[in-house]
Amino acid sequence: MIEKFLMKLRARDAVSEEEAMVLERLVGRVQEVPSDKTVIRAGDELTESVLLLDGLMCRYKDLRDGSRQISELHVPGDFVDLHGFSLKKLDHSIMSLTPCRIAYVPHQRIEALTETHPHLTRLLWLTTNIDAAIHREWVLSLGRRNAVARTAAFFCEMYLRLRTVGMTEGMAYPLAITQGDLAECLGLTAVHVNRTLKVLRERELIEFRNRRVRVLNFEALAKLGEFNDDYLSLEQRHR
Amino acid sequence: MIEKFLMKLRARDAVSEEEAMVLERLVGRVQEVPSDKTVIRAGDELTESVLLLDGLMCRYKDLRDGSRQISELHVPGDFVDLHGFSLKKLDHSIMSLTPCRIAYVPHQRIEALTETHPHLTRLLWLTTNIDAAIHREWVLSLGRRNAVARTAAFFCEMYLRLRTVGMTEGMAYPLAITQGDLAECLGLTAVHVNRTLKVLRERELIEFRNRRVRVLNFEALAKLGEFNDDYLSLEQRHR
DNA sequence: CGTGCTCTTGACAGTAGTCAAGATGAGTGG
DNA sequence: CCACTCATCTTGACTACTGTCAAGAGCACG
Repeated sequence: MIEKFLMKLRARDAVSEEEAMVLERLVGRVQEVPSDKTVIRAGDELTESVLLLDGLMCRYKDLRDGSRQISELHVPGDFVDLHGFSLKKLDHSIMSLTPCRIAYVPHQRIEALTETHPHLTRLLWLTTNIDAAIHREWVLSLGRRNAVARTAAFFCEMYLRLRTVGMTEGMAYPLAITQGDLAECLGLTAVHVNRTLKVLRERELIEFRNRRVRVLNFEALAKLGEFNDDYLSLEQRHR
Repeated sequence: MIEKFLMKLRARDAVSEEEAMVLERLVGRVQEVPSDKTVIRAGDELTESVLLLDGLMCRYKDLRDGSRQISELHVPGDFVDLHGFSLKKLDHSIMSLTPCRIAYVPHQRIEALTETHPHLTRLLWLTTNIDAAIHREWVLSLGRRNAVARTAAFFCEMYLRLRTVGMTEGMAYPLAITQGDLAECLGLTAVHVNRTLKVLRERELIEFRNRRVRVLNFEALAKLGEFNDDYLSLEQRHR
């Protein structure tokens, strides 16, 4: 059930079969969630965390005027709110962008894990640190990259994160979100995202239709977005 | 030596005297760093982490064109690169914005701590989760708040973070950075920061001169910046 | 084969960036 | 003790990127 989560971890450190079983036993109930449903609201008291098994979810915050900013787009294998284990309440909400399958992991089991399995504890800690690294890259994007570069960098990131959990096919990957959702990731308006995608399409860097992204020229896309994958820590080593 | 770090932790959870001593013993060498010095460069192999004792430091990334984005401004008591413990290399650089005093904590000692002190491990994990929460708030700011609101929210955040470590005097606090540094935090240009500060000054919300900020009307400032302190997890509870 | 939602495009508006020049101010050296 | 210097701050004029508003096209679903 947690294969994608294991793939994600194993891209960064060795995880023994025994450890994998310990992680598998963390999982409690599994749930199907329809599209566009807020699963956790900012400020809710949490006693469990959500592991995304299938589909896309996001963390978001919104402002009084109704504008919304997504702070991370989650792919299968992501622990969507593991940080809720130590924060106890989230500073943001979490919603599904597509129909999803999620697993709930009780915080008591995670706490027990921290008492008995230091290496696995460090790996869970690592995954929250990778989330933070993604946040930092988005801060850079939002603060300093223009719309085209920001969008290019985004598609590079999603390509690598999905490849890590085995969800790419060649240079293509599923991304069943609207241009409006994309705008909320990129700090733009849907209209401007549309124009930006047109630029990327006309430069023959990507195609994005039928809920799929096809990267036509990764190298050029990465150059345009000044994308560097270091922040994803895609290196297997002792953590 | 680590009083401010302890204040930061104790604002979130109880830390016994015994635990405090264990944390104190994590500290290795202490160093004075002049202003504007890059202490850690992105990609360096790390074997220790930096605890900021005095002064201001920041995490930053820059782009080819020379533009720079600060992803977090650090105050005394912050573990500037604790995430380096699990990441092993940083995705960003770290520099001093003022003269600083820093303590180095060897990763070996942190790893040993994770094997013997699960509660302290969770607290260290918590501090990296708070950093991530700050990143998310900045993502929101950069993505959706205009210059004035973003700047207002920034001054609110700094007020609370400095108060947590006992560095405010009434509604004033030291902030020895330039408008250029501020621009790199806020994703703006120095010129526009200047104009934005003028607005805040004219509305009698803040004063910022002589390297000090005085908040004249926190309530109005927070309202303008749509600032909500939830993301700082300033609540004492079992973590 | 409607009904919405999403995508697309054009025209116009507004926030923030760029460039430039003068003011201010702290630190330095004569 | 007083220029002098350099960084920083301030302001104006102009530019440009992105947002807003609006309307029509495309498409999936019932």
